[in-house]
Amino acid sequence: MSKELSERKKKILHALVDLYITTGQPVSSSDIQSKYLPEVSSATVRSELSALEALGYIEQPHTSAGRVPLKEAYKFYVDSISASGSEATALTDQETAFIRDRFFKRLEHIEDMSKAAAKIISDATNYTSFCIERSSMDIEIEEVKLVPLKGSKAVVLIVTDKGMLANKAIDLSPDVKEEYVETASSLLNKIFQGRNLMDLENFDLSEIDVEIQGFKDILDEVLKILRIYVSSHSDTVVVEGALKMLDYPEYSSVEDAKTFLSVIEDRENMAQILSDDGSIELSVRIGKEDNGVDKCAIVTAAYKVGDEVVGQAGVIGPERMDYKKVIGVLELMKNTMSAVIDGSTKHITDGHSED
Amino acid sequence: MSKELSERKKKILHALVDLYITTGQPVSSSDIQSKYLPEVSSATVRSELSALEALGYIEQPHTSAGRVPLKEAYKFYVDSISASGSEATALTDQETAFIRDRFFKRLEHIEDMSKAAAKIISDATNYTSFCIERSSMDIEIEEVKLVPLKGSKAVVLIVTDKGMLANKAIDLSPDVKEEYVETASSLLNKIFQGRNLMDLENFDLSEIDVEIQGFKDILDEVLKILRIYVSSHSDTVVVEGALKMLDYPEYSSVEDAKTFLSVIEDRENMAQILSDDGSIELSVRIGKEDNGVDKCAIVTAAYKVGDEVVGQAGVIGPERMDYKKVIGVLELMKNTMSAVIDGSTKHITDGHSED
DNA sequence: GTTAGCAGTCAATGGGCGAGAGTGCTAGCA
DNA sequence: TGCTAGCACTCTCGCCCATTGACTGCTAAC
Repeated sequence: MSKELSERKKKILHALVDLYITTGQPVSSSDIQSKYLPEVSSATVRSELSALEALGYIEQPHTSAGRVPLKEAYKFYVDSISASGSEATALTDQETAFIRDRFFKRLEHIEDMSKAAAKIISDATNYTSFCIERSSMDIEIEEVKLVPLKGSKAVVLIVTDKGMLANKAIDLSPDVKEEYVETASSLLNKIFQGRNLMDLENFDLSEIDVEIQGFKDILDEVLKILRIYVSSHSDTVVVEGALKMLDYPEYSSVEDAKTFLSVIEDRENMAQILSDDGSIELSVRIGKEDNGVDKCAIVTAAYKVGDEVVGQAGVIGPERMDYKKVIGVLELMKNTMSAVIDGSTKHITDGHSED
Repeated sequence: MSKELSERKKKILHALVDLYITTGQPVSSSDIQSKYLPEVSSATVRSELSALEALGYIEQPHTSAGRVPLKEAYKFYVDSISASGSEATALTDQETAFIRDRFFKRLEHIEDMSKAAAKIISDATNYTSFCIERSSMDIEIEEVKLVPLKGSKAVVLIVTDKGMLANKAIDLSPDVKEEYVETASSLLNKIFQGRNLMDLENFDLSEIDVEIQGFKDILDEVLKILRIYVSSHSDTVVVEGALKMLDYPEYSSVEDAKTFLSVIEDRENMAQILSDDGSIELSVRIGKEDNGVDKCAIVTAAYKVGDEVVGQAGVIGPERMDYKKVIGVLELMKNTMSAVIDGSTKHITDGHSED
């Protein structure tokens, strides 16, 4: 494996994967010969195939069948296409323009970029796609405000450097005075101002213990809001076109389809699986031991702002997927999305999107 | 069909559906005779079956097979069990207690009742379940507040009779005076106080035109928030255990599974399909022309507060589903949920759940 | 090192056959 | 008139088997 393959072996291996990707059928020596190597005979191809089989690249489903690529073969194939910089050929300019265009159309409409991107990727490739937003908790509290409303209600506003965080109506006992609200407000500010959400667990409340009497309820309320925010804003995963996988013969049994879908549906699991190569620009994982899903390959691209990875977009499809196209689409979307995020300051408004 | 069936025919039909539900296999005359009608011979049962077939209740997959219930048979079956008030036997007290208990445990945890209910129902019945929250726009605005923050930002708070609605940070030009904010606040209040969200489209702004200059931006902002709220708070549909359907032989082909799942995934479509019998306490729909999904039955229960339907919970499963159990569970959940909603005033807090 | 040719292997297909399940019909009985 | 026993008929399903076709691996010759 570590040994370099001969040029002809490379050509044959590449041809075999190419053919297998398009047909889905075991590839015979004469297929390769007639379509890729007319200068030699099929017998020659056969002996090369034997050698490749011995090297662990390919295998035969049974004695009298053609050859099928193994994991190693796909790896070789992916390397060869990404090395040769052939993404240029994978997507035409029109396709690129079209995809971009559709993405921005959608973006205007839904606001949620991950959703839009997942949809576009799935549509463009015809495979199941996903987007993961790695949520950052690097948020600094700028201001906490207790705003009295009519009746005995009040609302807590938490303003951060990234936007407004959360609000919640709470009930005050009916006989509170305006003064109380102001004191509480300033106390809350004293406690929380300048704090970072990442350190939530470390908030040391003992130091301000003395002043707390009478305000404990409100303090708890605010902490609760923050905790809920942190816990509910873990990485978000959106999946698009989950059913598209069922179009491929790899998943023609309901059993297999079911296990596939249940893995995909488990968002936490997905986030977990893909967290490993979060920082890799473009990663390809093939086979169950690699990615947790049987008979599948997962291609992911990480999109960044500056050096920070803010999310991943990817495709999950059969091992024999159209890697050229997928890689092309993902590269495109990666760049597009990075640019979009970079351009717009992101506000963490609570609830509705702001468009 | 309009004609009453003889007692024996009823008994046989009921037995047939019963057997078919448990076995999934065509039911033979001797099956019925040995397990339900030992007092007569199988030949007698056979002639009755012929008659029932002629009446359109049942059919034979092929000449030498047993009988299989048709839509009419299921309808008869459902009617007979709900008429005889036999829900009592469907769920034991322990089961009832267990389900309730699990529901309340979950409720504490996620807060979102629909999700909890859907999960419980799906677990208890082993079928795909769903909950629909019919969102009511009958919300009256009590107060609109413009709260200035540090810097030049401000936030709009909209308080309604059902809780707090939405908030959004907006930028004011840096040179606004405190006075401006106050005036804006009172103007907004004047415009929106007492209005109902249902009439959003009819808000007639011309009458207050004169005062608007200088506040147009803020006014637009508020209207935008309201519009977004209304449009994003359409009926919400949650589905649980979508894959459970694939366990049943009705959906053993990937083709069928796929169409089933794609119907289920389309939340809008679901909301649409089920909106017809929103007000029906307990509805059973069998067959494609009835419910849009082939080879399926849908059972829904509407839960209400007072007279208003606030949501529906339901099960979607194979036609031959365990109606007794399903109806039992749905009745239980319907009552439980109605009680829960009734008990707690519902706050429409924006974003996070409140607990 | 390459090729042509040939024998061997295996999956897939389809026909034929028997077993099993269940019905419909008919004749006889209460 | 309604019920029953018995029997012939029908249809599906699983099984075996032979045939076909698609490849390969090997070998001998170039």
